[in-house]
Amino acid sequence: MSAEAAARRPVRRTRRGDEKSEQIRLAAAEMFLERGFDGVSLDEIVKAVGGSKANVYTHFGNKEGLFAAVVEGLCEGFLASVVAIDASGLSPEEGLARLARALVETLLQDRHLAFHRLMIAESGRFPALGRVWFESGPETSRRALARFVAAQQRAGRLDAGDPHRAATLFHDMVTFNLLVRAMLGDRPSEGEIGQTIDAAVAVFLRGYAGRSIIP
Amino acid sequence: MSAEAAARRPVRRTRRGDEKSEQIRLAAAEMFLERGFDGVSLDEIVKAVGGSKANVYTHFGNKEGLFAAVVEGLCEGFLASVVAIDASGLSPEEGLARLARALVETLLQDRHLAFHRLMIAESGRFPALGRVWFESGPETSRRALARFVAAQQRAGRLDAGDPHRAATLFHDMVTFNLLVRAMLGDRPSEGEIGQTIDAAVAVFLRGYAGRSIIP
DNA sequence: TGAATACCATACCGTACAGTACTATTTGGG
DNA sequence: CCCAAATAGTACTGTACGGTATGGTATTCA
Repeated sequence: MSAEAAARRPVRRTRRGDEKSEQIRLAAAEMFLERGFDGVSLDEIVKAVGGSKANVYTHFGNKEGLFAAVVEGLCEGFLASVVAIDASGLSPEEGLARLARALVETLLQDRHLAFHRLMIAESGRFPALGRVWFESGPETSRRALARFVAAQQRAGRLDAGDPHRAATLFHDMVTFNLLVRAMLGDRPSEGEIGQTIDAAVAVFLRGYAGRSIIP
Repeated sequence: MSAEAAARRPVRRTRRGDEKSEQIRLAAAEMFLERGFDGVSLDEIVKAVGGSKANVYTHFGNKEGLFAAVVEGLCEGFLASVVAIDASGLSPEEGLARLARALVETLLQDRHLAFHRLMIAESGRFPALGRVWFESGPETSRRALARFVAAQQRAGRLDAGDPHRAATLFHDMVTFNLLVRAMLGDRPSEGEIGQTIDAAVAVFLRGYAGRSIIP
């Protein structure tokens, strides 16, 4: 994890080497997602991807270095579809609902649930990775929501005080319960998802329709 | 974990035996909280508490059985101070703020953060334990909030539709962001905690002051 | 008190894992 | 084409762990 851990890179970068380390990263990602850091051995990874264990060490230094590379790769990508949404032409109701819907659909994917679990589980052992994840995950979602809130404020359709704080409240109303329940294997139904989003949108808009009382 | 896992109990229960298994559970709890299921070996636990490894097996069957006993013991206790609060005499503002404050103070304790991390981490491997935790944790908090909301509704001071749904939204606004950040080692300041609670209370009350539009 | 049995101490078994050593083979830039 | 370096293959080391076996000691209950 620390600077020298991932330092034993091959001294000469080659196309083949990049491809190989990419293969290792991708295969390791799926296995870590499925069984956690301790649940996967390097021997398994090597067996799955082919090649030799020594080569893993030349690319990633050690198991923790490989894990860090895997996590950093996974951090990007999950929220791309949410961030790409342009809701600027929609009403506050429609925009919030649309963003919330996309967010929930992303978060409840099995792959993301596994990733979320992995990050919470290992953020004690890898605090730096935990922070990378927080920025590229929850904070990225909240910023996307905050951009929409700020735009609606500029258009005079919302009075929400600090847009990021308001976006955080909305984000958390929409995601927390659904996310935790899905992580425990009790997948929320479509109906429940819709009701949660509708309720969150309603509370949010009623709370921020008039002049804000939030400092 | 399954039925026969924890079945190899001592055939004769004695005071000494109960004390011993209690000691084992308590010592193991602290170690599991600190380092997770895989991070603790039975040899360590035995060394910490004294006695013999074989005896751990007669009491708990195997490592998973010990873990289950530990978790079930930990589930009770964290939220006792929150559930005990009687806010019935307070205004909606004061009552919600008081409950939220107590809840956050409980959730942000190091011991609880470790417990939360442990449950998320291991809920994949121990789904039954995950459900026990969900009921005795987040759901218990939400029910306590829902009782207060329902009482305020009966008194005509709130119109929040389904109290449990409203309580869930409030609970999640108050806890999610603070909890995740604290779990990542970025402990929120007192000021941030206060602002989060104030903002959540304000949005909630403005959202539910008038006639509810929530189905 | 005495027999049943819970508990202690310790050694042990089989397995699994991170990481290394070393040789053979393949690749790729000069 | 050639040689330095990357990769493959594989064997190995040391360690750690879950779980069992055994034989002796302390408790408990009748």
